[in-house]
Amino acid sequence: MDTDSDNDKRQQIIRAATKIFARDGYYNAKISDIAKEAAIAHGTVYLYFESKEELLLTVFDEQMAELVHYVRSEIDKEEGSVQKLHRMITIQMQLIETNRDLAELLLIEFRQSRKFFESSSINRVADYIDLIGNVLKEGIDEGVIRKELNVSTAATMLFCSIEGIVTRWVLEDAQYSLEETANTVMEVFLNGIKK
Amino acid sequence: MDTDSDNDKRQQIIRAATKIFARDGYYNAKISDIAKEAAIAHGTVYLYFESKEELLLTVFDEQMAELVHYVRSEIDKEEGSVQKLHRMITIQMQLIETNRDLAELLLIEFRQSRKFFESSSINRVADYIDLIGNVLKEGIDEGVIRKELNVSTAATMLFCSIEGIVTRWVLEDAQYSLEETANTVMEVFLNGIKK
Amino acid sequence: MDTDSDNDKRQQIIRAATKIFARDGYYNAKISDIAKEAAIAHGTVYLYFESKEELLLTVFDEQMAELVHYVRSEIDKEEGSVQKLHRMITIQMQLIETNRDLAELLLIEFRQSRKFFESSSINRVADYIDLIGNVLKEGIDEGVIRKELNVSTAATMLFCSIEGIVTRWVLEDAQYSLEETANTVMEVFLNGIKK
Amino acid sequence: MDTDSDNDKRQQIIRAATKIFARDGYYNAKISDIAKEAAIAHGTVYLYFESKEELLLTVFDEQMAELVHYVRSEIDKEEGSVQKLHRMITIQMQLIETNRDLAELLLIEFRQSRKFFESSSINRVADYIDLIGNVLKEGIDEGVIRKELNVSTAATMLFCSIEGIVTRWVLEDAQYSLEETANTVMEVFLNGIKK
DNA sequence: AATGAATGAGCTTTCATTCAT
DNA sequence: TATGAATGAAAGCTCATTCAT
Repeated sequence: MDTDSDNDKRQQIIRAATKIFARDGYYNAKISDIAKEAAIAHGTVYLYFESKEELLLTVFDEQMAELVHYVRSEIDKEEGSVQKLHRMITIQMQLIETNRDLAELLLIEFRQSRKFFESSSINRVADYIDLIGNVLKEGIDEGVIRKELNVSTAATMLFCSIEGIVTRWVLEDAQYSLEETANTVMEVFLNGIKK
Repeated sequence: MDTDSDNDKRQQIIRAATKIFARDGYYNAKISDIAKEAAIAHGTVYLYFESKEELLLTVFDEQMAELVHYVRSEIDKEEGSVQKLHRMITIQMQLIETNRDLAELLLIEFRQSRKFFESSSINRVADYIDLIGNVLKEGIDEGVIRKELNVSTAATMLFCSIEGIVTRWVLEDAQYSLEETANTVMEVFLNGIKK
Repeated sequence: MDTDSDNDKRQQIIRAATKIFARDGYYNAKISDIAKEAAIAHGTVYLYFESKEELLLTVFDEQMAELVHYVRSEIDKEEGSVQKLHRMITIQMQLIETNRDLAELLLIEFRQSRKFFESSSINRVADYIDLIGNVLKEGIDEGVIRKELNVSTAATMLFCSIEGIVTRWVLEDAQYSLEETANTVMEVFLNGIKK
Repeated sequence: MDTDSDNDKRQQIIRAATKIFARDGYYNAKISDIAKEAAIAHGTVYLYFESKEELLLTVFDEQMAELVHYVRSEIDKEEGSVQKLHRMITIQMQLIETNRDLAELLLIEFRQSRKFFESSSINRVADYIDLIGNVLKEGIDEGVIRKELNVSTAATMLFCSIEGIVTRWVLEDAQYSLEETANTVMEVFLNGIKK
């Protein structure tokens, strides 16, 4: 009846799923646990999602979309490609602190899923990397990045560097400061691509 | 009695497991499929491994050890840190072509496992990154890399860049040339860390 | 929601389990056979019981409790300790005819279980023997049983005599009349304990 | 080749089986554990016994035969039926202390087996009870037991009393003295059957 | 829409038994 | 005789999904 309440419940489930998938992993996560977390009956999940798989993919999709949207709006606030890159890196690194569940989900479960499920979410990653690519192009236009750079590869490289470092940090309970690390990555990368 | 035949069968199972785990993922892989692939009865798997989990972790551990060993021996043949880095990147990129199953396993399943299982294999990754770090130190000594560089972070960055790029390549059936990409990564990274 | 229907199904399973455990023995009994007997899916059993073991122990516990309750109420109807003992022996002997499954279960499987499982049902046996002991005490008070008798040992003796005789009867498809046997046991025992 | 050594190994297996069956119960006992206990390869068990079941039944049969033989020889040493009964009861009670494994096996596993396996061992129990019956007949001839007594039932009753009491003692880690209990049983029974 | 009891496919693991050496 | 690696049947248990209420 009430579309708002419908959306509420749907969002409730997505939030719960993010948490449980992150905590237990896709295969160990039980629909009933997700339902419990969302404070609904487990049958209700199936009123909003076709299957466990679809739930996972929806979680990815919506959360990634939101993330890309957020990053895009944040870098729009920055002036200059270098500042923008800085901001992106910072956001990506900080995600782990502001929304650990989501971060773990994207870092750990997403990879699996990209292989085993048909997922439109792949495109979200491409979107994100495109975002980086566009900033790099801006940098070329600004004359701070050398023209010959393969923008797409460099964008992937930066994205993956951050992703990998954060993943190690999560998996190994690493002690090093993410902020300091961000600076090193930034420095090496910028140095590496500058004119 | 016959240690060779024992090892044969054990290796047979490990090879089969690598293939099936890579193909289906840990949770979807069935012990019976692994056994079928190894051309043995499924009960036999349990003569060599305690459980499905132990099998996975053993596969990781032994394959990673072998890989690290191989890489180490290969870079020992090279003169100069830059040549060594080049060789490492090339090997890592080529793994996907020479042993796709193993590569996929390490890229896709390993990550999950590091989170959900207690695994000594984690150390293998650290070993590998240390390997890179040592080469970077050599470069500093040679005077081709700047002293102030955080070696450990840079090593992680390089490792993750390659890993991430290869993963994308696998997951997205990417069309770009891995070799060309390797060159770009190499170039950006070297530029980024050079004196 | 419907407690009655819940209890119905639970009782249904207990009845089926009693039958199948009695027929096949605990280790040979299959959950799927019990489910089939109860006309439900085998997964349903696990909605009501944690495990096969818990099912067995629950069957023991509830059935024994019911039996003790029944015996207690029956002997309350009798006047005088001798009459009460008579009634107890008769009930115990007749159980085999009125509820063969239960009797076999208690006689054959229960013993094993007491050794290999932690079971609160042990107490039920103690309860039963206490019941006998109390009647014997009554007999002492009435002056028909000699004071010096070790009531606890005598009660155990009577209980085990009956149990053992009935077991032999079951196991050996014996031809002798249980009723006549009951009389002999009664006579020997009463003679043995009388003042 | 060597019949003696054959018998040695066979006896070795029987001893080991007695111990392991008593410890773990028939269904939980593993042939490989029995073999380990007997310090032989598990395949060897099958050179001496057809199957696990046959091994169990053989253990029962031979151990029971030995026990009956022993008891028979012991009571032959006694004069008078009352002394003989006393000796039997004592032996049965003491078995638990002199050969606990065997006792537990006969008390706990045997019952199950009598129901679920076709066993010639049943006859051994009958033999034993006959032994008691014969002593009772002697007592009647001696004029110390009343003529009208149903010898067979009384013999069963005595056997089962002892068996049951000892079983409770084993299962419940009872604290009462077996010797004292033996005296009570003896007293009640003798009183119950005497002229 | 919401519930949660019921379903049953599916998979890991065990272990008695076999048989080549 | 003795060995123990190999076999494969068999069953307990889980949990995504359904559907009557």
